[in-house]
Amino acid sequence: MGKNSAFDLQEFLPYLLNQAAEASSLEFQQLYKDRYGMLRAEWRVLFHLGLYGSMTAGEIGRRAKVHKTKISRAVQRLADRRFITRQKDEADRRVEHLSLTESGHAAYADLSRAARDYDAALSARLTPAEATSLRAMLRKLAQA
Amino acid sequence: MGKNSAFDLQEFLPYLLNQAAEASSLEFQQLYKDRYGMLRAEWRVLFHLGLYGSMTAGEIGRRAKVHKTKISRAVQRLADRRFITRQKDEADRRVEHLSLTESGHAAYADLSRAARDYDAALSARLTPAEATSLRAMLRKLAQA
DNA sequence: TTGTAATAGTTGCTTTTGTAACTAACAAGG
DNA sequence: CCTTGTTAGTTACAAAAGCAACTATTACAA
Repeated sequence: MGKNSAFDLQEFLPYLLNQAAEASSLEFQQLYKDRYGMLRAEWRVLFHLGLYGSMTAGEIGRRAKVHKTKISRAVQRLADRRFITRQKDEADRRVEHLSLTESGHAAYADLSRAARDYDAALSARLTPAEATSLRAMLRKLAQA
Repeated sequence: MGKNSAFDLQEFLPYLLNQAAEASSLEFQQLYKDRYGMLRAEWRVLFHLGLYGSMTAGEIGRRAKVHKTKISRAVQRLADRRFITRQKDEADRRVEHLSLTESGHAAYADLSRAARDYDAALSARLTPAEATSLRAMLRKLAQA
């Protein structure tokens, strides 16, 4: 952060993190927005289901650290567009098990491929060792 | 990003960047929100003015990569609350030169001190070498 | 000139987010 | 059984962000 006196915005970690996060998100966002009209919360729900199989809204929210109202609305839109199905739990009828439909799987397959490519392109700006250490550092910082 | 087959969300750079950025922003956001009732865009305008002196709305927007409507509204709220003043340029009467009032300077001094402390606390989770390389990498990734 | 394009900044309208209150279902002690 | 508390998810309303159209001013070239 420079000297003891002047504050330098260009060195401020939250600022740098935001710039990098925004730049990389915005670019990737075009993909799921253009191809499937999805919002970021929807994309995250889709990816969690594609990755971990059936989950409840609450589980997704906790894991992705997304508020439940965002999840709720994302789930509704995804269900409306037949990307996912909701199945009431018989034992505890408050919870719903979510899973991908066929077209949900197709969208997930397509987007996860794109994500892998995009991640590779981003990582290519760094050495492999840097990329590894960057991920580790980001995980540390995320546990605020 | 692992093998050629499975996609791992926990390794996806945009995801990690977002988690880290959100965690660090939210925490710091409490400060300027609680103390001065500021939004993020307002805080950014304030900081740019505190740091670089008088600037126009457009200059701030370009440098911070924030859309001009956001800046315009942030400037309005800051001016309403007497944190900044607007001075029309005599040569080109489309542009306004913004600068901090006395209380704007006071808020900036207070918040920049807090920012420095917060940044130090964040950086302390890393080694000095790591912190340096992290900043360099984030700058690279921000140039999407 | 004057007509066309460009730039700074603002405003109006729509979409998205955030917050809090709400419904419905379960849990557990008395 | 009741009452109280908790959890899952939804909804209503307010705050904020995004987008496009708009005003005012300057630039510049025919």
